[in-house]
Order: sequence, then C-alpha cells, then structure tokens
Amino acid sequence: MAETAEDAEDFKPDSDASTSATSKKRNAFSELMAPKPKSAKPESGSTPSYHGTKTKPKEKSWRGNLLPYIQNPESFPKAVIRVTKDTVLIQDQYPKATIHLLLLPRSPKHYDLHPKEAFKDEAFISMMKEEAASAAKLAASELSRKISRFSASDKARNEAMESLASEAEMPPGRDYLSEIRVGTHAHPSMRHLHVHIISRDMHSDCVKHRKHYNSFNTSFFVSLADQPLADGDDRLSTSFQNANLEKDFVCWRCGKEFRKDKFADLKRHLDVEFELWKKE
Amino acid sequence: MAETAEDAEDFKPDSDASTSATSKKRNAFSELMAPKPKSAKPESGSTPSYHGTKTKPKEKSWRGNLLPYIQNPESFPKAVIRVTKDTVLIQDQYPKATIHLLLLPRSPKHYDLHPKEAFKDEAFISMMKEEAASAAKLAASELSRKISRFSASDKARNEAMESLASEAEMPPGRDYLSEIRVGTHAHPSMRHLHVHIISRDMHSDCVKHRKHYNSFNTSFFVSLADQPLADGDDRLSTSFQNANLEKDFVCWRCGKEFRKDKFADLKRHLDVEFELWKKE
DNA sequence: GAATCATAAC
DNA sequence: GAATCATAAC
Ligand SMILES: Nc1ncnc2c1ncn2[C@@H]1O[C@H](COP(=O)(O)O)[C@@H](O)[C@H]1O
Ligand SMILES: Nc1ncnc2c1ncn2[C@@H]1O[C@H](COP(=O)(O)O)[C@@H](O)[C@H]1O
Ligand SMILES: [Zn+2]
Ligand SMILES: [Zn+2]
Repeated sequence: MAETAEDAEDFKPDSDASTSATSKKRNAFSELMAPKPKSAKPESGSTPSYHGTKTKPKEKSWRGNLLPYIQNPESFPKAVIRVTKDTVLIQDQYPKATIHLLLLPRSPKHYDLHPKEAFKDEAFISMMKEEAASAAKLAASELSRKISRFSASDKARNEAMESLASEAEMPPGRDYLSEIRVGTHAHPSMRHLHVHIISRDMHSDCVKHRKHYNSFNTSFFVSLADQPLADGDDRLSTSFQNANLEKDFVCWRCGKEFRKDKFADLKRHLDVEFELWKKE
Repeated sequence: MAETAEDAEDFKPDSDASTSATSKKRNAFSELMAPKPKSAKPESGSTPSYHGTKTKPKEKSWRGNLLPYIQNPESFPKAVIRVTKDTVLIQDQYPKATIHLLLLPRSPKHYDLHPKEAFKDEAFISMMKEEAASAAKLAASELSRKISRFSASDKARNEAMESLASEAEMPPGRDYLSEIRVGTHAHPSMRHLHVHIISRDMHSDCVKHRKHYNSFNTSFFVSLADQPLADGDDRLSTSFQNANLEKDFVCWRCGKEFRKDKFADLKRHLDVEFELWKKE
C-alpha cells in the first residue's frame, strides 16, 4: 500500500525487479506459493523519465516493478501462473498469506490507471471479475493442495479419494473458495493495476508490520465485487484509508482485538489461528 | 548478546517474564521446540535494587528473566525440559534454530558470574560439561524426531525401523549429535549463566537481525569445550567481540559470504540451505 | 534480550 | 513495495 496520501517523490534508480522473499522449490504452477531467488530484470527502459523540470517529482522506479510481468511474462516462468488474452496471473513476490496471487490486466489503456478509474469501464470491470473468478478457483485448488491433509471437513472426501471412489460418490469436502479473497488496496503502492487473490490466513513471514496486516483486514482492502465504487463511498476518502492502516488489529478469524502497538502479539495469535484453521 | 561493551543503564521496570515467540503445540519435552503463549512472572523480588546512590546504574530488569526458571522450574512446565541436581534445561523462548535449549546452573554461587569467571572453577566447568553433553544428546534426538523423515542418510535406518528390525541389525543413520553446538555468548545479555544447546541450521523466524546470526556464527560463540579460556585468548577482548557482531555474514553450511547489509539475502539463503541440510 | 517507531536509500 | 539502521521504552 502507498505510504500516506499525496507524497512527493524523489528520482531514484531502482535495484532488482524480482528477488524473492521465501524459498524452497521452483516451478510456477505446481509450486504456486514458492517465490523465487533472483531472476531477470525488466529488459528495456520500462520507466519513463520527467526529471529536469520543476514540479513533477519523478516516480520512484520500484513502483514499476510489476510491468515486466505484463510485458514479458515468458521471462518469469517461476512467477507467472497463467497468461490469458487479457491478463497475467502471477505469484506475489512477498506473499502475505498461504496463497497470494496478483492478477494483472494486459491492456496498457487500463494498467496505468488507478483502480477506481479503471473499474468505471464496464467492459473492463466485467472482464476482470471473470478472470478473477477463475484465478480464485485456481487459488482455492492450490490452497486445498496445501492444507487439505490437515482438514477435518476434508477427511471423508480424502478417504474416498484414496479408495478411488468416483466423483459422484465422493462427499463434498471443504469449501476452499470461500477462504479466498479478491480485491485491491485503496492506495496501491505499485503503479500497475493489480488485483490481490489471497487466502484469508495472513500466515506468512512477509507480514512484518501493522500496515501489512491492516491493508488486508480493514476497509483498505476493497473487494473486486464492490467495484465500481459509488461516488461518495467512504472507501474513496484518503483520510479514512490512512486511518484504517493505523487502527488496532482485529483477528480475521475470531475477532480478537490487539492494540496497534502489539503487532508481535498479533503474529503469535495468527500462528495459533493458522493451525486451527487448517484443521477446520 | 549484550548491546556493546560497558553500557550505562537506566532503572526500568520489566514487563512480562515469559511470552513466547513461536506457537503450535504445548508440551515441554515431547514438543521440544514449541514455545509458549503467555505464562507466569517471577514470583518475588527477584531483582536486587541499588538505585539512589550516584554511580551504579540499576541493571535492566529483563536481564533477570532467566532466574525464575531456576528458582521455580515447576512453574514453567512447557519450557522446562529437565531439572537435575545441578542444572535446569529449558527451551529458549526465542529459538534461533530448529533446536535451541538453554542449560542453566542452579548454584547461586555460580549463576550470577560471567561465564569466563564461573568456568575457572574446575569442578563447576566439569559438571557443566557433563550436563551439557547429556543435554546435547537430548537435543540431537529431538532434532532427529523433527527432520529424520527428510534425511537421505536415515532412509535405510528408518525403513529398518518400519520393518521392526532389532537395533543390532539396523544401519547407523545420521549423526545428529554432530549438528548440535554447545557454548556461550562472549557478551551475554541475560544475567544468569546459560549455555546454548543449539542446532546448526539458524533456521528460525526469531533470527531477525545481524547480531542474531553473528553471535552464533563467529568467535562470539564460545564452545563450552574451550572453557576455561586461557588468559590472553582473543575471545576475551571486548573490541574483538564487538567487531565480530558487525562482520559480513558467512553461511554456516557452504561458507558463502554476504555483505553485512544484506541480511535479507542471507535469510533467503539460509532457507535454501535448511531444505538441503534436512535432506542430508 | 524483544519490539515499536521513524528514517534513508533502493 | 522491501530493507537497513538507529532509537526509546520494557
Ligand atoms: N517485484 C514484485 N513482484 C511481485 N510482487 C511484488 C513485487 N514487488 C511487490 N510486490 C507485491 O505487490 C503488492 C503491491 O501492493 P499494493 O500496491 O499495496 O497493492 C504487494 O503484495 C507486494 O508484495
Ligand atoms: N524469558 C526468556 N525465556 C527463555 N529464553 C529467553 C528469555 N529471554 C531471552 N531468552 C533467550 O536467552 C538468550 C540470551 O542470549 P545471550 O544473553 O546473548 O546469551 C537468547 O537466546 C534469548 O532468546
Ligand atoms: Zn483469532
Ligand atoms: Zn550456504
């Protein structure tokens, strides 16, 4: 999420476009959540320059770090999950939950717009909702792959699976899709339009500070289903959103509250919740 | 480890004596590495007070947080692994590796001394080495319990185990004891004498900054076997030890170096090494 | 020792 | 956005 409304920015060169925050295996789809170690930089001059003139501060270059995935998805086989006519689906490089993907529209006409502007385009929001729905199904099945073995509600189904039962006679099993959330941050930090496809758990080493948690667990997180937002929607208020990031914490699972200066306590609580949640 | 040599300290009350940094199960021995959620404070006035007079700055009270384990081990059933005539063995509350225990001597005559002083006592160092050797075996067997299923060198042995072979016909298996290190920090932060019993991996969420890594992976970590140190041993030099904490990183497993301002890179590398190491 | 907060520099 | 470094306050 962006630092805090209307910030003036310096012109700074950027470092690497794609280092990873986690490790283990490598392999885009099958290893859905495993980030990557180093990897390529954007190939060409992907960041326009305005420096020299007085007013306009040059945009920080790291804000453009999602563009290479759009322009050159084949260069990021570990990160890119799917490319369709209209979108690129990637692994978030600093996943804030067990599953965390980003859906990027390929249309230059839209990818440079702020979500609230882009989603006014009816055909565009409609396309994005469809692509996101399909991405969410993918995320759900990957979540299932990761935690089904701990799941009580999947027990019967998994046993039927073992005994090679046919789909028709298999009990339904856990609804993983309901654990996947789809939406944008009210104040994105990364320039190119992206929709988060994320599991609810917030169990990740990459959740390191208050804003990480609150940006996904307050109204700062805007469901794609709510787009386009009506004029006057609270969520369009900058001060409202800045305040959301500074709020006390509320556990996504049980509603327990933690003072905003008790992030470490929240983290320990999330660890416990994660274990229980897997077992649901 | 201590902040940096000879520091002047303010008089401050302490908060909680025993919160935990990890989560999951609870159960001292069987769940060797699982820390604890809250737990008791020291019962009585365990911290002496000198305030009032001019020079001596009152010791920070958190430095006394290991004392309750010694004075009242039965109050910490999740943390305390073993109590013998001479020592208390506990889980480190912020484990810096897969296995991380602390061995605390019970003798008030020794537990307040700096390691370099205490270990001059021949009977004492001898006792501590024996207790530590036994604690290390315990740590090794717990390490085995945690990672043996990934281990190539344990494969044959584990299969023999499955088929209920007798110990005599079982292949030897991995030497976990060689993965356990035993020693003290050159400048401990916690007041009461404690010996670290720690697996080599440094794979832990609690390893959060440079000093965490370097205090266990430079000469700042003093093997118990090297005690008592000879007069004139480099490791008794404060400036030498302060410098150790500020050094570039060296991977414990492959020797790869990382600039000291690349801690995040080191962490990613340690994640990779951990996966490979488990599979040895 | 752990943890929160603020601040550069990428 | 991530990451390093310094600084209180416990
Ligand atoms: N180079 C990158 N590749 C992939 N994801 C990234 C990269 N840099 C940042 N991110 C993620 O992009 C998201 C941007 O968040 P926001 O702009 O607040 O919606 C965060 O979830 C980051 O973890
Ligand atoms: N309350 C506590 N209970 C158990 N271990 C602790 C506690 N506080 C700190 N520690 C550990 O004690 C060790 C002290 O390190 P040092 O004084 O540098 O040898 C570190 O490994 C800490 O994680
Ligand atoms: Zn909860
Ligand atoms: Zn290495």
